[in-house]
Amino acid sequence: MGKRKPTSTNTINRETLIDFCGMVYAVDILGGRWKLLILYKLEGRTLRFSELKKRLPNVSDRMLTLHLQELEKSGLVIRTVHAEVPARVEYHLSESARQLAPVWKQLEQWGLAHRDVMEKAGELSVAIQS
Amino acid sequence: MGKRKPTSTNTINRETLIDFCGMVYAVDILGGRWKLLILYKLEGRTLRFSELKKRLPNVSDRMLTLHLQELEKSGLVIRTVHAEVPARVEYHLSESARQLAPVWKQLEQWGLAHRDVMEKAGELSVAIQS
DNA sequence: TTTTGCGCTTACATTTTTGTGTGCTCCGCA
DNA sequence: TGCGGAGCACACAAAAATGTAAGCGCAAAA
Repeated sequence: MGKRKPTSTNTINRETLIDFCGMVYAVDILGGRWKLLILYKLEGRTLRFSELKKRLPNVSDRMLTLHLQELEKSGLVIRTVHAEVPARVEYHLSESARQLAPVWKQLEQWGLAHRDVMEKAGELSVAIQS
Repeated sequence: MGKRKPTSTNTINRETLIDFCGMVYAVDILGGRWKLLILYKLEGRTLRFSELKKRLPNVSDRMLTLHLQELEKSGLVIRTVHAEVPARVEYHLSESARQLAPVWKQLEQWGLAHRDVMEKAGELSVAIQS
């Protein structure tokens, strides 16, 4: 979002890991507050900025802009400006992003299941304590 | 890592999203600099702290400890302390984490493929410019 | 008998990066 | 004159990653 300091250990580690591991690279691309949701909302359809915004709970214009830009740079989202007045800008998923869809669905499944497991474990330990 | 300020918009958004979306929850758990690598290295085997450390490029003790603690809290990694001297501490994947393995492998595949796509796109645009 | 070392963790201080808030722009139309 | 769509610029707060140093329990070395 802001610029990175290219000499920081943080940046160096990040690059090293991205470099030798596809999944770190993947999560690096997907890991912003709104990215996954944006992709999810764009699945199977084209939306314009304002429509996308309505569908995301509590995003500010700024955040949406920023994350869309990054997704565009990462090649997941394609931005089309229609030269009308007022300008109309539409977003849709790239081929690559479409291929990612099954993966994030599994991630979703796993997430729900894991949350369940964790909640039960939580209840259990509460029960033991009492 | 540090504590979160519970009233910040950041925290509130995070919780909202985690709450209504399994994959955001999943990525929230998996999204630290070293988490995926740790899981990956622990796949199919048990390792102790120092062994793990050797296998990760350039991690500090501190980072490793922190991330392991979070993974433990998230229920992905199980920590076993052997009461010897000097203490021996071993880590292995939880059942939940094991179920995640196929997903992260796909993510890995996708990551590699996508990186390829992006690199080609990059070359192409360079070629066009020249 | 003091000193050293191992394997792992914690406390405290800092630096980087990420996420937000606010205000401003540009362009025609009503 | 004001509105709506789609942002951008600048300033700041919060969270994540890192660095440094110290601690602990006890055996083996000096």
